[in-house]
Amino acid sequence: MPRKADKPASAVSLTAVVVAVTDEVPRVLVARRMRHGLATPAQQGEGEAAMPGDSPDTLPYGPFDPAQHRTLELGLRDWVAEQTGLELPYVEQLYTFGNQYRDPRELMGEPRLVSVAYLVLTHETPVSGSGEAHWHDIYAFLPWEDWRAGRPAVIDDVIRPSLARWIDAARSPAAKARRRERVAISFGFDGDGPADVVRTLDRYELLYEAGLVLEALRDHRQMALATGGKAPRQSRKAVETAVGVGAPMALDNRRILAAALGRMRGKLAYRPVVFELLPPDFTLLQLQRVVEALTGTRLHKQNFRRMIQTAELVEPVGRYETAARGRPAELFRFRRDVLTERPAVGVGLPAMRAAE
Amino acid sequence: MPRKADKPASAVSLTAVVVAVTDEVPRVLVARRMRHGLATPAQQGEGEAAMPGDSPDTLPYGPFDPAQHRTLELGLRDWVAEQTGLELPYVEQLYTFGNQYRDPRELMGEPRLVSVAYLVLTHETPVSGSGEAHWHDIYAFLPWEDWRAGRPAVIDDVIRPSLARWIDAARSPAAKARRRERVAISFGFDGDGPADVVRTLDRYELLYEAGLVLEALRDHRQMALATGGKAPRQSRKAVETAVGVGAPMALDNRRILAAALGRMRGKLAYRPVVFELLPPDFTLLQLQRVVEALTGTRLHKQNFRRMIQTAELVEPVGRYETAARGRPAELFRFRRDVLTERPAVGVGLPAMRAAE
DNA sequence: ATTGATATGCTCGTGGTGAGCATAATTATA
DNA sequence: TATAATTATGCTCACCACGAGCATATCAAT
Repeated sequence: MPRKADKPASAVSLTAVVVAVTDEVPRVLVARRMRHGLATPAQQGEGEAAMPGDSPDTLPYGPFDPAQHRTLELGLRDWVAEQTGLELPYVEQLYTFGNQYRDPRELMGEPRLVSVAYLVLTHETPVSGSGEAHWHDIYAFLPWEDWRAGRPAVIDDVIRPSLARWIDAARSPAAKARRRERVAISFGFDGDGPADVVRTLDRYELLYEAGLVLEALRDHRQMALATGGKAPRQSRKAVETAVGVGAPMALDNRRILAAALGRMRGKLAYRPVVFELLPPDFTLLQLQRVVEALTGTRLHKQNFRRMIQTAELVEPVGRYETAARGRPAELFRFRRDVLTERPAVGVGLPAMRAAE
Repeated sequence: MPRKADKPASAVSLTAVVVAVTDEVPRVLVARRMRHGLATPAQQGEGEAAMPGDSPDTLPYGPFDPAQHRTLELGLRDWVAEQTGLELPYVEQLYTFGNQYRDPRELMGEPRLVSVAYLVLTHETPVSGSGEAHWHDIYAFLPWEDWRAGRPAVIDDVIRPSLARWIDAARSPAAKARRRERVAISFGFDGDGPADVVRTLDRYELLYEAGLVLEALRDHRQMALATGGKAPRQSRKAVETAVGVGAPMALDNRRILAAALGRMRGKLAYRPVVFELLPPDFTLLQLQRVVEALTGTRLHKQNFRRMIQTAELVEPVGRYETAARGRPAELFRFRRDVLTERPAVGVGLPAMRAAE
């Protein structure tokens, strides 16, 4: 299987982070094994090696075939539709990942797999399509990101003490200070409220470097295997303390997921993307729950409603929710006109527009 | 030169949008010819064909070599340094472009060139390095984006009437409405103030589709040449009316530039990136001018100063600007601490943090 | 009828922001 | 030397968005 000669040095693949929110749980579409024409990857040694239990979850992905698709996005849409039956979801390019050893097969002479990741928003549907995909709670992979029920337990139990040790383990006082600063920036210091909810990627990468996610251990072993033990010193010690916060994913997929979550959170604030995740008609509380699920925080109900309504993002359908516990809630729908009306719904440089 | 067999179907390259602001003019680094190991591209027929005058400007780019670089960003940093002498600039991934016929060489059997674009912020320096690069006013390529001196002339003279014709030329009433909506979203309707300054990519893509930029004409001919005249009907008529707003660039480089400008503008509002473009010490007016240059609008002076100071983004150096016309201005420097202190400087979902 | 639960309306205080007036400290010029 | 021109800087005022909380409406279950 390992071929060396005349193979390209890099190849482009597409990875999809397909997100839906149901029952106040944000979910992502994952598969147990890799599919779509690509062989099952070297499972990094299965029994002997990294992952506890079975093979880790994988984001759906596939190769980009220029012969077939005019653009990257069309290519992605095509096989997302094929694999999941989803037809017209919201699609947005996320980031392109090209790190060394993204894929262990690179060690066997395969080309470097550069992957263009896309964020796809949709409603949760029974997964039809060809894949063995299923929906999985995003916070199972990133448990430190969900503050809806107060500070997540993992933070006090594992992350905080481990990061403290990691900071102390720095070689020089300067390095120590740098590490402390990084922790402060990504997780916040006081610890009352959630840190900047958008900094999801910073947090994941910090945990990776500090050896708190199993992927770090796995990659470290891979690299050692590849280079004959000459893995970077820095990570070595950290990795030995690996405790494994959150469920691991294949390759760098958890990093991609973290990036996707951050992007969504950021976008929520200034573009009406939530509605892609909701049914056509919804109550304001449903809307709020979806936002909360994504941001991982609780919101003040009345103020949330006021904000939505003064922004004229929705219009009443005229009907009311049937069968619930309390007073029935009015149903609303998204006003698509807002896209034309307002510039951007809340960008806002200092004092734009006036002349000097 | 055209090779067909056993060549990869796609290859990864890196493109840099290197930006600096000097004398209130935002500039981008361009080269007249393509370089870095890649042959000069088929200049689409030179005399007979599209571009008036000499070959169009090109963003610096180069192939991504996985054998040499661990990550995409390291690869980019490496040859940006090599070509320009810039060492430690701010680098941020922008977008990945993989459209068909990005590069005319694709017609000759070369692989599809998927290009990962990066935004690089720096000070303008005499270009050392190996390239024949030079700095070029960004608004020469995107003249409709600069509203600092009021509404740009191109808009009234060319864009507005042409887009009106383009809307009218739609085949069905529904299509007409869609076109009208797109114009409204990207350029705004009233036309008093500048439209959403962040929507630069929307605007460029609209102008492209409406055939108002020469690249549309060029690509159309390429495609016709490739498919034997079976270019999509839609673009055909539009393209015949091509008038050529703004200076064209090679390949899809102008699209990339538009994306970069939009990204910068967006980021200005919530991350202190301006300072990457400024010398260590600066006056508040200089700072304001740089922001204005990027956003393409004028700002209210007093409010801008107030905003900067209440955000504690800067601290006084203790010296004053020497030799100017009016009262000398105090010099400030960027407070790097803000990166640690505040969560994000202005994200802000509705009513985060409170419980229900 | 009462209770519990949810939806919805309203108010109050605070802070950010748009807009503009006023003053200070220089250089250029009459 | 006085005056104008120019730029920097300070301050105010009105308005609006937003955080926080109180109050009321409307339903189901008991």
